[in-house]
This record gives sequence, C-alpha cells and structure tokens, in this order.
Amino acid sequence: MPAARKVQRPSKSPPARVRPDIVDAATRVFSERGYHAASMAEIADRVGMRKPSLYHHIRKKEDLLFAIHEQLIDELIEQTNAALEPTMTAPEQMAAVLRVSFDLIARHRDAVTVFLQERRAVSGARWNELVVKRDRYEQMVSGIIAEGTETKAFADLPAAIAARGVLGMVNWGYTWFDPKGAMTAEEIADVFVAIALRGLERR
Amino acid sequence: MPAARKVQRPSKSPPARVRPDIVDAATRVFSERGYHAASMAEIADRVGMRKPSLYHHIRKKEDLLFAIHEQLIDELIEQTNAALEPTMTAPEQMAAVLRVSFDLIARHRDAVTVFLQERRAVSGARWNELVVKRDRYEQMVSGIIAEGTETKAFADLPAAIAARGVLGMVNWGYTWFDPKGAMTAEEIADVFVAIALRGLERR
Amino acid sequence: MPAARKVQRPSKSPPARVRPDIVDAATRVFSERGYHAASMAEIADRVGMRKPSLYHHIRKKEDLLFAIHEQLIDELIEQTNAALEPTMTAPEQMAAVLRVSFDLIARHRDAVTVFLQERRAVSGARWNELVVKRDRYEQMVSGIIAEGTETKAFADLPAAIAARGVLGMVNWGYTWFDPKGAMTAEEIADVFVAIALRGLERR
Amino acid sequence: MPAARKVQRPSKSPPARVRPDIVDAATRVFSERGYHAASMAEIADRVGMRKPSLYHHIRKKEDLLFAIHEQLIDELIEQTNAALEPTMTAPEQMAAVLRVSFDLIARHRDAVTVFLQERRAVSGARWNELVVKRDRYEQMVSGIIAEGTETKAFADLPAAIAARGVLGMVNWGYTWFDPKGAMTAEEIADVFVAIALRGLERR
DNA sequence: TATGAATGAGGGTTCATTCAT
DNA sequence: TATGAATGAACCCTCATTCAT
Repeated sequence: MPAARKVQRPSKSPPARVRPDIVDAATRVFSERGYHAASMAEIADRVGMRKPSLYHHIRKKEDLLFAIHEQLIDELIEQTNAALEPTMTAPEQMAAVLRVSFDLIARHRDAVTVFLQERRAVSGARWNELVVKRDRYEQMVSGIIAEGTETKAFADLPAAIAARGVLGMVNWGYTWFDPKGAMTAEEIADVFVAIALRGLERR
Repeated sequence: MPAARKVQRPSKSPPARVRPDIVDAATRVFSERGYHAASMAEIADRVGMRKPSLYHHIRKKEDLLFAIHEQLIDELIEQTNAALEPTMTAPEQMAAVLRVSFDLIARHRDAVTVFLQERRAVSGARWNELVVKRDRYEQMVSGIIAEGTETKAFADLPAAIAARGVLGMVNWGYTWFDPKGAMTAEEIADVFVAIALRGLERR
Repeated sequence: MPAARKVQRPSKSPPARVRPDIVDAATRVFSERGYHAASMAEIADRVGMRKPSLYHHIRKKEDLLFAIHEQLIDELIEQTNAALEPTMTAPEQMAAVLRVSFDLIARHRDAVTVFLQERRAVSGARWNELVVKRDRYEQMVSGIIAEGTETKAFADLPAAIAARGVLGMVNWGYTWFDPKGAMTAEEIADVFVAIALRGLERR
Repeated sequence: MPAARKVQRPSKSPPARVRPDIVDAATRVFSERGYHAASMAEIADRVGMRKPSLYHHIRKKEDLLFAIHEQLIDELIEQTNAALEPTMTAPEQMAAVLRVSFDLIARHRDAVTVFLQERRAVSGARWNELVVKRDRYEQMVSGIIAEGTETKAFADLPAAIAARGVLGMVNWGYTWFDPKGAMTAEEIADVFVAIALRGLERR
C-alpha cells in the first residue's frame, strides 16, 4: 500500500499565519546570525518597523522560529507527497524524495539552515507536532528503503541507518550549496541520486 | 603520489593549550546550548570554579570556541593521515577516510557538534588557519574521488560534489548518533562505507 | 581685522541632543567621581531611571562625556564671540575673554571640571572637532596678546606662553571657586582681569 | 619674621618608602590613564613583575597614589624652603616660589599631573596630613602677597584670590608644558614671573 | 620575594518584552 | 497598527586583592 506512505496532513486548522515579510526577515536573520545571536531589532529593521511593533504580529521571538519550522516542514511534506506515486518502485521513490529535498534546500536555503541548525531550541509542548512530522518523514524514507530491501531492489542494509545516510548526504547541502555555483540544484541532485541509488541497490 | 595527499601539518608551534577540563566543559555547554546561548557561568560551574576565574585561562569566550575547533580539526587530520597508506587504492582510501571521520563523530560528538554548528562564529583573521585546514581536508577527499575516477575505480562524477555528498552522509551523524543505540559506531561506519563505495564505484 | 578673531562656528548641523537631565546628572557624577570611577548606575539613579534605560538616549557612556564637552565648548565660544567687539582694544578684548571664561566656570563648574579633568579620555576621530575648537579658542586668546604687543599696548612677551598663563590663572578656578564663598564670581574676575592686564601691559 | 614663612616639616618619622621604581611606574601609568582607569597589572608590567608581587611592596593601590602625592608635596616644600631667604622682599619671594613651582612641573610632570588631577581621590584620615601641607603651602603664598601689600610693594588685592591666580597660572603648565618645546622651563618661568610681578605690583 | 590561581564586586552593555500613547 | 520609553535579567569581562606555594 504505497499510498499509506504519504505523510499525513495535520487535521487541526492552521494557526493564524504570521505576516510573510516578517517571517522572511526572521528567516534571513536567524540564518545569518543564529537564533540566539539574532536580535529582534535587526528583524524589525529589515521589515521596516520598530522593535515593539513586531509584538503586534507575534507574541514571542520563539513564534518566529516556530513559524519558520512549520512552513518548511509543511512544504517538505507537501512536495514530497506530490512527488510520490503509488506505482513507483522503491528506487524511484527514493529518487523522488531526494530530489524534492535538495530542491527545497536550494529554494529555501535560509529556512533550511534555520530548520537544521536550531533543532536545539525546538522543545516543549508546542513543538511536539513538528517533531512528530519530522520523525514521520524520516520513517517514511526509512520505509522506502525497507521496502526496497524486501523487493530485492536494495541490498540488505539497516534501513534506519541507510535512510539517515542518504538524508545526510542531501541535507548537508545547506552548508555549501551556492545558487551561483557552477552546477544547478538539479544537476547536483542528479549526482546524489546516482550515488544513493547505486549505493543502496543490490548488485 | 598518494603520499602528497596527506594533509600538511602546520609548521608553527601550537599556542598554549587551554586547560583540558575547561575545554571539555565548554564543549559540552556549547554543544547543548549553542555558542551564543551558552553562558560562561555555566561553564565555570561545571569546571568547579567561579566565572571570573575562567579568565585566568582564556582571554575571551571565543578562545574556547577556537580551542575546540582547533583540537578537533587537528585530531581529524592526524587520524586521517595515520590511516592513509600510499599503497592504498582510491576506494580503500575513501573507506579509511569515512571510518576515521565517523569514529571521530562517535568519540567526540559534542566537539563535532560545536565544530559543525558554529561555523558562523568562525571568522576573522585568527580563524583563517582553521578554515584553511578545513578546506584542505575537503580537497583531499575530493582528490581521492578524482583519483578513483582516473583509475576507473570510480564512476565519472564531479569530484567536489561527490565528496560533499559522502562527507555529508557521515557528518550528519552528529545529529542522530547515539552511543547507546543498537549499532556501534563501527557497524554504522561499515554501512556508510558500503553505500558510499558502491555509490561511487564504476559498475 | 578684529572681526576675524571671532571663533568660527561649525557649519554642520548639531547631532541630536541628549536629554538635558541626563547630561546634567552625568555632569555631576563625572565631576564628583571622575569619568572612569563614575558608574552608569549612579547616573541613572539621579535621573530617576534604571541603568539600561539610559541606553535609549545614548549609545555609550562616552556619549555623555562627549555631550558635556560639546555643550561647554560651544557655550564658551558663543559667549566669547558675543562679548568681543571689533572696536575693542587688545586689553579690552583680553578683559572680556577672561570675564566670560570665569563666568562660565562659576556657572557651570561641574561641566568645566569634567572638561578640564578628562582631556585624557578625549581622543579618537569623533573628538577631533572638539579638539579643533579648543585649539582655535586658545589661538584666539594668543592672537589678542600678539595684537596687543604689536599695538604697543602689551609688553614684548611670547604670546602663546602668556596666553596659557592668563588662561591657567582663570581655568584653575574650577578647583577652588566656591559660589558660596566670600567673593562673587564677578569680583574674582575683576581681580584676575586687573592682575592679567597689568601683568601684560607695557609700562 | 620671614623665617616663619617657611613651611614646617612634619615631625613624625617617614613611613617605609615604597620601592622607587614601583612609584615611578605608578606615576607614569596614573598620569597617562588616570588613577581609576590605571590597572595594577600595567604598573606591575612596567616594573617587570606580576601583579600580585606588587602587594609585597604596598598594601593597596591607594598607597601608590599616596606615595606619589607625598613625595611631590615634600619636594615642593623642601625646594621652596631652600629658595626662600629671610632677607628677600615680597616680590623676590614670589618670584622664587613661582620659579620653584614651575621647575617642579617641568622636572616631574607626570607626578604633578597625578597630584593635580587626582585630588578627588585624596580624602580620608590618612590624607589629612597631605591636605594640611597643601593648604599650608597655599597660605604661605597668600602670605607673601599679603606682606607685599602691607609693604606697598603690591597693589591692594585680596591675597587669597591673587595667590590662587598666580598659582593657577603656573600649575596649569602641567597640561601643556613640553620639555621638547621651543622654550625651556626656565624661560617660561621668566615670562610667568614677569607677568605675575607686574600684575601684582603697585604702580 | 615572587607568582599562579582564584574570586567578590562591580562594570558597561544587550535584549526580549511590556506598556502608555 | 505602530512606537518611544522603560526595565528585569542576564551577559561578558575587568580588577584589586588574597592566598598557597
């Protein structure tokens, strides 16, 4: 039932969206300085307002971090779901997952940087939902590998570890990908897909 | 001349080492909280001294960050050099590099976390030497792939990208490796070596 | 051309003035304790706010020192210019200069104390303008003496040294002038003017 | 009884002298930075020892300030006494006093700077003796003027104010005297003596 | 006498957040 | 919605001084 592999959407209605330009500014500042080193004043500055005005749109600095995480993980899940077809083989699914993931890194590098760098700050009741989505996503990737192993497409490998390996290969891109570099995001994704699939496939 | 691949050691004599227990405490606190969120008070606490006493051993908070980076990159280079033999083939060298790298992550996870998370803070004249070492290391890995491609051991892949991929696969371990987990560091390294080599090798 | 003797006004528009009560409090505290020994907490206390609130009005402690210097030198120059008439003889001009100067000491003793005691702290690009004004003022006094010498009103004396002498006589007042003392500021100024003019004049 | 004008020596035996090189270093550092901004570390540095070692020679930072003041006022009094002869007229005595004073400024400019700048720090029981000496010195100068007025050598002037005026003229020299300047200390003293005497003398 | 280590006290400054306007 | 003013908490760091060696 590959359809079951699609990551489930949350049922609750979404919380009021924070003004996009504010989230964008926060994303850039958090990415450049790190969440703790970033100051509300600099975020306000980039939005073109004064520091206290931000508090008409959010309640706490952490709200911004939350919004960034939420938007990113939601887009990741959405795009991934859109790319996965029930008829695909495990290698095909794996290729799709990696392509979507790297594409997201390329298109939202700042948000991904925040997402991957600031996991430390992510804790407490409010974040549970996000952590659940993140874990579910990883399990889905893990599931693809397990299925590939079952169908003899992939070699016998511990699925969870292998999943983390291929995700790490892609995720790490946030530290070095340069949109002005010699290779486009798609070309790089091709390389990673090639390495990952050959690395996983049974010979 | 594979010997030339060994990363060169710096010629200057090393600066006075900071007291190891202080660096250790800082490593743990920086890893847990992040450099900026970490407070000198907490580091002092863990060492068992009062906050100002730290300043007999360092001049600035940044010194601790520097010491952590320096020790880690130096150990990475040293261990890597020790593991590489001129007689090894490219795949053998790649395997050695990945094993050393993952071993370091497993043994010094906190330090690696600081090293990989806090690159933002790493800038300014003083850090140049470290950045050079880091780049040189990456180029060495890149060089192994290029050599493997020349000797037809590896498939035709852009070496720099492929190098970042396999390094990312391993580096990412700092976010999830659990020394108390089901698999040992060596077992995990075996999986990654298998995936990486098969992924790179020409079929 | 005695008109040329008037000290030139700066052309640039003045920077935003710091709240006067804050500058006043700082003036008193700096005067009583010295700039370095003075604490921002005490200044805040006297203004009736908490320490961090000060930083809504200034950026650094030094800003307060700068504001004090600037206001004082500007008032000195303004008052001096107002007192000098092109038709005055050199002795008349010298008398006017000394009276204005001692009057300023009497009216703004704390500010003058800071101005004369904390020259050490006065350095760096930002202070250049002030140093220029100070020097220009001294040169003007020197010029009066030189003119008096030319017109045979004053004896043959090295103008720069003589100027420093009479200015010292007056300036030194900041160390001992007591507004509650037996003599008023004007009476004291009379004495100094008498001594200075007779000391300078050709017999 | 002009002999009575000589400033009396203290009767108590002097306290143990602080090592001269330490006092010298403190003098320079206090003069350059100001007492409060000066650090014991810098003083120790210039002496060629470490900070805690200083405390084998003094008990508190203030001891250094005290020693500087004491040595200077003692030398001032000693030299002044040596220069005053009972047979001198008031103008001659005034000339001698001013010459000695300016000579001291020229020879010990750093110490004089500390002496004149750091009066604020001078308070408390221990300093009484010094304050007494300082006051006595001023009264002596005042007395010379009073005597000159009585003998009709000087004009009718309030002696205390006139004394502060001529002392200010000379003292102020610590702010601008340059041993490498165009005029020697003696030449400058000549100018000041000329101005002061003509300024005071009855015409 | 000299010093490495330590520390209490305090410094200036930053910052997320609140609130009255 | 916007913001000037304010502030509690906390920060990194300095320093005079003490003490064991």
